[in-house]
Amino acid sequence: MDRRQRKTREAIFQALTALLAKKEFSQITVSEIIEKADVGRATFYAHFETKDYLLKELCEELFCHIFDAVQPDNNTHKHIFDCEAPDSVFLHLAQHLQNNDNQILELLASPNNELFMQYFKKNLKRLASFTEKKNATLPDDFWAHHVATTFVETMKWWIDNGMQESSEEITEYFFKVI
Amino acid sequence: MDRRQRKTREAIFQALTALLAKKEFSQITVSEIIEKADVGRATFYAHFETKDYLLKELCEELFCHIFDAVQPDNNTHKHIFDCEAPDSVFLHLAQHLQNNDNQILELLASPNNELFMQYFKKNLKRLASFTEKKNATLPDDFWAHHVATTFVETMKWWIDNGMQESSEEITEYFFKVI
DNA sequence: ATTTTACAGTACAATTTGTTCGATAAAATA
DNA sequence: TATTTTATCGAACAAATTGTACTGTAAAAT
Repeated sequence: MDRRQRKTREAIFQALTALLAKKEFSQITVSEIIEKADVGRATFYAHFETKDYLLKELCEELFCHIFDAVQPDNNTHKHIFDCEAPDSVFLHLAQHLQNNDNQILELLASPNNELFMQYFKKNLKRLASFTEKKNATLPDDFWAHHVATTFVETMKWWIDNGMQESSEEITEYFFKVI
Repeated sequence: MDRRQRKTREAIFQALTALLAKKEFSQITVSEIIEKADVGRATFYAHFETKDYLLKELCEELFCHIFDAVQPDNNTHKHIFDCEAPDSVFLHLAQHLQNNDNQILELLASPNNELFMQYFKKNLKRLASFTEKKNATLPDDFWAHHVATTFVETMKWWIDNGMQESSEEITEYFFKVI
């Protein structure tokens, strides 16, 4: 990808991230975004079909960073499913949040976090296999849904309450209710 | 309240409900709403400050109907906290949903159900006292949050999967994971 | 050195929003 | 019943927003 394109794309992402921390997505206009990103109007629409698609791509980029594998020769951040013992994956995720990688924290705490939560949950469903179903009669899919939503909501509670607990403590809360 | 006002308000609520079943809230315009409701533009704005406030009031009305008490001499629907044994309140709620009172079901299943879920959770937090905290060391507020979100997400899973389970079964699932 | 691509800047039509106003009909009041 | 009050309609309107089109320019690729 062209360096100019990368810079433009990143500037727009950062502008939206900054705006999202302060106001609801529906209240943010394209004009505000391009002003903050300092790019032309036509440039914005050359990158993103609409404001909605921009948000979608931002989400995908953010959660790819946390959940997906990076190149094998890049050791800065191994795949989350490989580099940790299964039962500490949740702790690892909580630590990621605490470090506020890519400002995900601000976005999850922002007034309109529904879409971020949605992506978070979607990616977490894969993690259900690392937990033990507490009742064999429950459908697998129901259990996966339950584990994912419980973890996400635990993180949300943590954030909304000012993250006073350590990442170890909050992970313990999670395992206690699961 | 004036009969004309009531009719207008109801027409607007019904128009929005119908539109929400088909498209996202952000894609719905005031012009569409007033056309479907068959009311004048000025009338709409006499009732609701903005489209957002309309949605908010719709939510409040819907969940008041399910959660709040009605007049004591009106026996059609007693207060949900009084008319049931504590541990069957959740079953009662599931049955409410199954009967699709006030089209809440369609709204919870609609593409943009976040706001409805939010109201649902908010009201459910009071119900946490009807459950037994499974670990004494957990903060009360964390437990209440967990019970509310687990119930709401259970209902969501139920709806998204076509409500194949009976209300008794799904309530059982809920109690098994709680 | 030449061609291709991305961008800025401007202008623009089409929508949408929220307001204003006078006329009309329904409701409340006397 | 007669009068007053209120809600609505319909139309017009300014302001804001959206998404597109175009030209000139600078950066990147060839």
